[in-house]
Amino acid sequence: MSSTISDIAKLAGVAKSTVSRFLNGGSVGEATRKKIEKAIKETGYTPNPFAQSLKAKKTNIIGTIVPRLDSYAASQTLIGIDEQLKEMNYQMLISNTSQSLEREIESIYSFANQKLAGIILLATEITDKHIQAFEAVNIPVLLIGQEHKEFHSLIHDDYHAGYEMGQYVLEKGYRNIAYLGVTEKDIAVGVKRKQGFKQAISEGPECQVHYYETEFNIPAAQASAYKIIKESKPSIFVCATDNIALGVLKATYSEGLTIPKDLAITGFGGYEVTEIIHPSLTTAKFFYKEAGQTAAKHMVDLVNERPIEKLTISKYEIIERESVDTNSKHIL
Amino acid sequence: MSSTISDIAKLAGVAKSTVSRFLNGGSVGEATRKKIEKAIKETGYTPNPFAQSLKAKKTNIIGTIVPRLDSYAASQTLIGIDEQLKEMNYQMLISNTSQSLEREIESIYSFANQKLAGIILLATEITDKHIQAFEAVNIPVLLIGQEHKEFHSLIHDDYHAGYEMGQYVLEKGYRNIAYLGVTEKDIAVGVKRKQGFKQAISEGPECQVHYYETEFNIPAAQASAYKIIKESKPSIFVCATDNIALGVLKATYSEGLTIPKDLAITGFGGYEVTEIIHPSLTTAKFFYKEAGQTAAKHMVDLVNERPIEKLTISKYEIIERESVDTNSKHIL
DNA sequence: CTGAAAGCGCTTACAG
DNA sequence: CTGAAAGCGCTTACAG
Repeated sequence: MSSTISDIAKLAGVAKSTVSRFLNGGSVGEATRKKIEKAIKETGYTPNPFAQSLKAKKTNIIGTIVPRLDSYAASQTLIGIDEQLKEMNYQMLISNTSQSLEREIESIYSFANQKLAGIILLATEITDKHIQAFEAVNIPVLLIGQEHKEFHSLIHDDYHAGYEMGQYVLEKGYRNIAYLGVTEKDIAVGVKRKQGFKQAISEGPECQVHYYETEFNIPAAQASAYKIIKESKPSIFVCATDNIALGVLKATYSEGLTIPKDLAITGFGGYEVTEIIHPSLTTAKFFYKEAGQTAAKHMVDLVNERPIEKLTISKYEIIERESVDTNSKHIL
Repeated sequence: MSSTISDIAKLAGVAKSTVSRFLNGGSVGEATRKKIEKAIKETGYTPNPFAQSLKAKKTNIIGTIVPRLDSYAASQTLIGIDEQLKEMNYQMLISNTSQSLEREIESIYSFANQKLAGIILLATEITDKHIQAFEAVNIPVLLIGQEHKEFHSLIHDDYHAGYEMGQYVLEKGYRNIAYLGVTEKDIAVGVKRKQGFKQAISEGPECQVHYYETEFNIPAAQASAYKIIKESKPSIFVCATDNIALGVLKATYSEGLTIPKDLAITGFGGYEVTEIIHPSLTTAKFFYKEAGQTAAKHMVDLVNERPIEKLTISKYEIIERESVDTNSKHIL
């Protein structure tokens, strides 16, 4: 049976409030302190966090809402948040929504109801209901991955990653390009990356670019790739995510194409798997774990009402690997 | 400002206790029920879980301790646990220990202190300190992945997966085998899989098997593979995990070997990536998500003091893919 | 079926 | 520096 603050008070011969003050770092007399310390040691007492939270009406728990657990980006981001939060004596609570926007909304209210100190959302799409929920709950909110003018957010530099990827592809001599993107509902992945890429193309030499749209999953990307290969015979696929690139790669295996000689491929993300596969994938790497750490710091700042920038942009890096032919002598 | 049970009581014109009874499924009159329902709808009331837990002295939260977040097995298992728990109106709290056994111990005590209903541990190694902790905290415990005579556990059928893999390899005509395993501290992966495999070999035709030990990560496996290829020129690598198989695969790329003609490879796990790579990997698939679901059910049984088997064994399946030559006409 | 009251373990003004 | 008292939001016997 675990003991309560009353037990300690009785054992130490003081009042409960004195024990509480001691526990919370208030000033207590030397003699009192010793008696309390002794009583705590004897009983192995630890405060009941529920009772604490009930009064304090606030916890040191940060709720993190994540659309899925089985993605490299998600798990790395979570690891970053978790590590940083631990270091700052906060705890992370994860809510996995299995890609249901509705569950995201529920989680927001549920977290607020549990009196969490703040909410971090690994965002995919911000709907009106999200905005409503954020405004209704009275706790700090931080978005990761998508920006929104009303809320604090941390995003990856999708635009410039797209821009630099465009320049890179042109520089390597590719002129017949298939850009395989995703829905524009996803501002970061569907809009920003493409915008950056388009900008680079518009500044570069004459070339042919076809824009396509597919789903985030590998089989869908694979199916799209088959069609596009037949249709427009591109010399390179610029894919909006590494997973899509993986789908394209699978398509090229079964079509008997050689990468990068017959067809080049690039991705975005820098997922671990892109280095394991053969040929390895040229991609724009984002720093998920670091982004998670930064987000955690910012969240704690928000909780403690320290001012932070509304928008923070995390860096990226183009990783050259085997899926693009780097011999720029030719024009393809 | 979120409302309390008193607000609802006032709004509905009934007593707090009546609202509480309604909330907990007790019997209330038709008219009362309607009034309460209306009040709840109007205010969007949800009970404060801290107050609930304070009284009930028990939560409906199951703590899950996981060595790492960035592994296929871990995330699938978590997803399974989470889904099942939600369905049963329990919540999952994740503690990521970043592969520190010490942190696992800390988490056990911390979960107990937070009055969680139970603890699920995705186990790698059970030390004396684990046993001490489990015995000290007075809440149900369930191990996943490793068995222990004193505690409830759910394991994958490592022994028989190893056994069937052994039979499979022999049946396909391989006679010069390198078994690339891991430390025997890991009973499930390091001992059981190997034992099963050895048993099959001992029952089969004359053949040469060399046993090696490597680390769980890809680069280490890759380095081991280089050495072994030079040393013993095996016709097949039987790897104790998919990640190890991935490392071997990387080694074969750079050695210019063709899979499966020059060298065959098998793994254990059934990680998603094994299907994406080319050639795809023949492996013994485990059902992580299903195992997680079963574990969740069992945990809830334990919490409610319903009897369950001490040991549950989850199934497996050998998945034939491209990394093994299935033309058994030859002997290699 | 319904309500008044006590209590869960803590914290927080308020006196002293 | 210390203590008595009220209260956080709920649940649980106990009457009625």
